[in-house]
Amino acid sequence: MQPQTPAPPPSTGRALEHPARGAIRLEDVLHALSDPMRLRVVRTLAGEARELACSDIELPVSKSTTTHHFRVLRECGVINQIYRGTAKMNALRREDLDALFPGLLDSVLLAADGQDLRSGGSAGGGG
Amino acid sequence: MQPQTPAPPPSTGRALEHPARGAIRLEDVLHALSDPMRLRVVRTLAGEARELACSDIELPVSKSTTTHHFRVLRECGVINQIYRGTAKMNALRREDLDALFPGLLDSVLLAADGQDLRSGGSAGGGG
DNA sequence: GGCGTACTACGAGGGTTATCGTACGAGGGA
DNA sequence: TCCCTCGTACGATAACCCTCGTAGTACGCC
Repeated sequence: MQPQTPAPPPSTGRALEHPARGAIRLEDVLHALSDPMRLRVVRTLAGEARELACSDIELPVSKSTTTHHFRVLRECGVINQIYRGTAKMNALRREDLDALFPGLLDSVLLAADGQDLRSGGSAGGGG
Repeated sequence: MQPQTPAPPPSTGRALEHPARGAIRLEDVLHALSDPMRLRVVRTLAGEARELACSDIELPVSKSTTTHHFRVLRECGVINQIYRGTAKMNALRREDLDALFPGLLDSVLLAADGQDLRSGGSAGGGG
């Protein structure tokens, strides 16, 4: 589909470590999801159909703290991160999570939405 | 729903505080479930159809630590605790959790079972 | 090559948590 | 009544986690 766009070179050389599917631990995933900031990131990622850069997801914390949360999410296997130029794109590892823990991610997202509705607030959930 | 319960002496006088259904927070539940000891307790409780005393669930930690974990589970709304004589009976708050977070508990239990199978071990899961 | 943007690494601080040991209250049985 | 079991409270400790600021690296663009 790209006429002569300089084929988006993914990882420019820097590689990021991700746990293999089999190495993803339920406890780690639950722990990652139990943090409000990280849950917000996951919900935003789930709402968008595309990858998002770290800076696309605004969190009410500092830059370094944001980096920390993204790292936690990556290291526990919840998201996939790849470098694209100066940006780092993030995507949910839906297939892996659904294969390992069927229905878990969906029920968490649903629960988060429901809780927001009950709290009378609007948070990251919807698109 | 028990037809003939021989001894229904409920709380002996000491009352325990539980959060109302509406006060249960998803993040707290996920956090509670992210601890291996507490997850084991929840799985054991889910496997048994009846209430279990604290001492019925053996954990590889000291008694005071066990008390701590049960307290966390109760305060975040995952389990219900009532005194019965010298024992304290524990039960999952399935109805509340299912009403608030449909499918969440089941998917967590399923995920935990699946993970155990993959790890080649048999843990608390059961039913 | 120079500049700006995006993200990281490091070190630090403040709060929370998991763990333990010990001493103590509550209830049931002999 | 005495004693045993069950669970609790308290104090202590070490580890963890979230947060931040600053300095630094990698990349794209001009």
